[in-house]
Amino acid sequence: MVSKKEHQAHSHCPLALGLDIVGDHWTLLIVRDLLFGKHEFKEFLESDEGISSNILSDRLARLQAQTVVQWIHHPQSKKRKLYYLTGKGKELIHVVVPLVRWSLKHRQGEVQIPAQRAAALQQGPEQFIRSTLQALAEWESAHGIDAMGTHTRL
Amino acid sequence: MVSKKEHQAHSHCPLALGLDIVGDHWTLLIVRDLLFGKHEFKEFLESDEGISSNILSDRLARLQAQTVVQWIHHPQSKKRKLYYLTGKGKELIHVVVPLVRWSLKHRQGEVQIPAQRAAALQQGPEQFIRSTLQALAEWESAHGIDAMGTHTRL
DNA sequence: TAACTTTACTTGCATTATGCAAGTATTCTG
DNA sequence: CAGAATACTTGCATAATGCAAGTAAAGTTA
Repeated sequence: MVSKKEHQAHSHCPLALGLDIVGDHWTLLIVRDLLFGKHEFKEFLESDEGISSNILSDRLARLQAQTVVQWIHHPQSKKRKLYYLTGKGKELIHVVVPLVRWSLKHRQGEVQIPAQRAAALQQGPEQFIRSTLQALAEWESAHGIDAMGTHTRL
Repeated sequence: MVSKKEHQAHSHCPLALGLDIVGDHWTLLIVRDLLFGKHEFKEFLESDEGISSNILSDRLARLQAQTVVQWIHHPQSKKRKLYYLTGKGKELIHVVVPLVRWSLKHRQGEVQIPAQRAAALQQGPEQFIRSTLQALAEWESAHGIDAMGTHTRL
């Protein structure tokens, strides 16, 4: 790992404990990619924000250590890995979506979203969450992953 | 300010734009304090996580620049400032609460909450949000602040 | 009213984390 | 078998953070 993050000042506040895991600039962006259909290292690298490979590697390792992310071998390739969110990871959608909505409301001039996702958001947050999780569940069953936690309510 | 944060890779993703504002280790903890009744510099310093004063000062300045936070003079003192959340800031409760709930579910062994807040959470998230915002609205009207945005739905 | 304390900061310096370019070890592809 | 792709790691410069100390204005106490 690139760092130790020694200074976790060990609060028992649930918010602080959550931020220990997702409270940096990159982690939630990786979770976003995983929620919206990306699964490979190179795909995360290609996202607009331009994460560097050492940071990506580090964050994936941390997310695995926290059982937020796991991976399987690519069915067609020994070298490629397919990362995916655990049930715990998928439940972060309930944090991601409100932050997206907050930005849409308060930074609307600067935001751009793929038309398809904008349309899905029109259906309202609950429906958006449902269909996003449904897509993940289908991917999982197509890859032989035991899809526990599809019906996450948090 | 302590830094310039040059490297904001200017994505147009709403999540990334949101994280530009609240995506560091400290900002949401300050927002939490503001949501739950703290208003002064020293009170933020006293929180369990132990933020240092230079970082606190920097984050408060950024939050003001983003119109998430504002302040008034303490009615009994010329030197003291009372910080408070704008409507935009208060709406971050819809991000904070889900992350709190996520931690309560997934890091339950490590979490401790003041009994009063745990009880309030028992009422369900919507009611918890309502009563938290209600308390802020009362503080605001007690301090002559025009309480726009009490009924935030995001 | 002089001395002490409080508040909201700033400054300086050591330590950590990040960004970037390059390198590496497998694995696949033509 | 030569070259490209994938998932990393390494090294080094730069930026952010932690910590201790300092400061200026205001308030409090003797």
